[in-house]
Amino acid sequence: MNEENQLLTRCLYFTASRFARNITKLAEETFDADDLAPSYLYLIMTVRFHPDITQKELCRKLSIAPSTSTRFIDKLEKRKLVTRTPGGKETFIALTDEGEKVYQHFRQSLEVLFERYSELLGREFSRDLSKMLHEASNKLEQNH
Amino acid sequence: MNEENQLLTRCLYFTASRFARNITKLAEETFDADDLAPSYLYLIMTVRFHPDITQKELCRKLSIAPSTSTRFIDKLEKRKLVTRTPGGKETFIALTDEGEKVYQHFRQSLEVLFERYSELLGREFSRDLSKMLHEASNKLEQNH
DNA sequence: ACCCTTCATTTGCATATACAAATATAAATT
DNA sequence: AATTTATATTTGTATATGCAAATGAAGGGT
Repeated sequence: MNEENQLLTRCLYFTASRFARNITKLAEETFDADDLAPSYLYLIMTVRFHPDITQKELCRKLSIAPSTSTRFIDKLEKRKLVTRTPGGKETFIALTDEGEKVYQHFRQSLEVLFERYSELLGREFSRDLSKMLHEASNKLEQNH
Repeated sequence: MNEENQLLTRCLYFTASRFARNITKLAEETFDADDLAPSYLYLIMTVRFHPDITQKELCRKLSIAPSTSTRFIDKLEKRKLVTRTPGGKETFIALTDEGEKVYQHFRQSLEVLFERYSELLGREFSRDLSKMLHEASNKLEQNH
């Protein structure tokens, strides 16, 4: 393997960004949910498991910047999928009934997505890769 | 582990996007190159190893959309780091001397980046993860 | 030599995402 | 109680990135 391929294969920044683009495309194709990008669905899912979660906590769980959460919630609120309840300096987020429906639909698409990439990448490989990415993020975040 | 954590740990879309955000942040901090985002540096690197490469080929190697390559090259051309040579319907891209300098600097920062994440994640773990991401992208791209 | 098709690049538009500054509210200190 | 400090959210602005439509250039068939 020549130097160039070495660098392109070895650099985690590059391989991770490239893979993220590829899997995002697959996820978008699979979800096809109401014009909502996959990341919105993860926010919905997190709210569903933690009713009245604060934005800060959402940011932490999803590893997104606060401003990003504001924008996401703006959009979801406008579509009446979540509600904002201001409480002091915090804001609590909860799902509407419509949001719950979207979640249920998403939950099913998620299985389809799992199937699709497991078929392409192998079931065990996918599980390992996902686990490694999860751990790696945790470690990077620990060190700010 | 509860259902929510299962889903957040198991879904490759989510773990990959999250990790990409984290490692991008680390890369940006490390490179600190002239306002150029890391992805530009990978384009520069690829051109450096393939003088007079066409844009299409660049897109393929970097897994970016054609429009993205146009925009990247616009910026790099404006900064006199690469040149565009139109040849029929294709366009050939090459590095300028200044571009070569930026590459050399980048090449060194890359080692620093490798060091930084290897320290946090483990050397072998990083190598494996990167290799897996690389292979996984190849497989996803094979199936359009 | 002219049309039709094919393919590479560009342009218009949209969106996810971030950082830094601004705002709003609560908590702490005097 | 008033002022300062700390913290959560929002807003302004910027950028990477993509898709779909437009453009431009080549080559094949008539």
